[in-house]
Amino acid sequence: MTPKKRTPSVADQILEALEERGYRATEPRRALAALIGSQERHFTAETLRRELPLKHGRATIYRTLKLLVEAGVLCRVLLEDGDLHYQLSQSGHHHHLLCVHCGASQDLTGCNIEEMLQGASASYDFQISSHWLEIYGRCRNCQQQESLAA
Amino acid sequence: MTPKKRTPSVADQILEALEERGYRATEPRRALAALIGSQERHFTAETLRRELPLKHGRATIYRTLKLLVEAGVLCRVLLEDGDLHYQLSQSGHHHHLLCVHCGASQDLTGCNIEEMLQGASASYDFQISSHWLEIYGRCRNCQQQESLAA
DNA sequence: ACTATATTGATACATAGTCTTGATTAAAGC
DNA sequence: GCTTTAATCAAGACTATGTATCAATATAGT
Repeated sequence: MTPKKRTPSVADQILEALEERGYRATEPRRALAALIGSQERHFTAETLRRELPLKHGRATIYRTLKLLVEAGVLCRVLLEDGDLHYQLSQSGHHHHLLCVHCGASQDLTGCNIEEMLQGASASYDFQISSHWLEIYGRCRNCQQQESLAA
Repeated sequence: MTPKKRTPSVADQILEALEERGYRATEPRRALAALIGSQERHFTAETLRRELPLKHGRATIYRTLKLLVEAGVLCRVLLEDGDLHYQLSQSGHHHHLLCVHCGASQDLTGCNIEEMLQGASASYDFQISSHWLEIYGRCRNCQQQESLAA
């Protein structure tokens, strides 16, 4: 008895998320989903386009990325230099610890930023609706490698 | 005895900041400094270009903006939709309370985000070097106007 | 298999910037 | 005040990152 059902691949999960929202699973979307699933780091639309085996229209790629961001499958990552990248988003709202050396990204969860911001902005009578926070630095690996090299 | 020296205008302060760093006060830079001084909200490079009375090269505008960001005179503001704008930066490092309704921006100071982030990322062995935080919501004025209109 | 419609790809356009190059111009010395 | 010269500029080509339009095509449901 070999199991027929495996853990769904990332690509499958992406397509599923689209179908749940009433979008069709077309060939370009399947190709893009597979490619996104194979990315190890955050990426840009152009990177995907260059890596796509078959040539698909640029608009299709941008359109699909937009859908995926709206569906919560992808999130946008702001790099230190202002470059906007994309990456898979497991959880809901979260923040990124971005390594400026190797480009790795970890999600920062379980921090009480929201509360703190509420408190800090109370004196301004500012009603917070959302925020964007990116954190840059060195990941554990890069720190270790640098201390070895020194 | 009428005083010869007034409070320096924003435009003068901008030019001064450039000269302190060894850059020349040229006509295009004077024009741009004056225009920046007259901005009430955050702005984009293209907005400035369109408002510039004389036509200067696009590259000149972008170059000068870059210099001003490096000099700490301007800071970059990330809008909720990912659009990158610029605005005058009085203090050093700070964060913005951006009204999504009227576009007003206030600086948020005196909050201990740094410490909090250090604590939150300690368990990841992540060495923070910098961060970017933008906060979106409604400013006092817009809240009041909306409660009146309701 | 048929059909209504979602989706695509091509192309044009828009925005945000960088790079190169030859022409100007501001600052410093005379 | 004139000259020098290094800094700066304008113009235009180019890249990156999108969006809008629209005719052609693929998909899902029957």
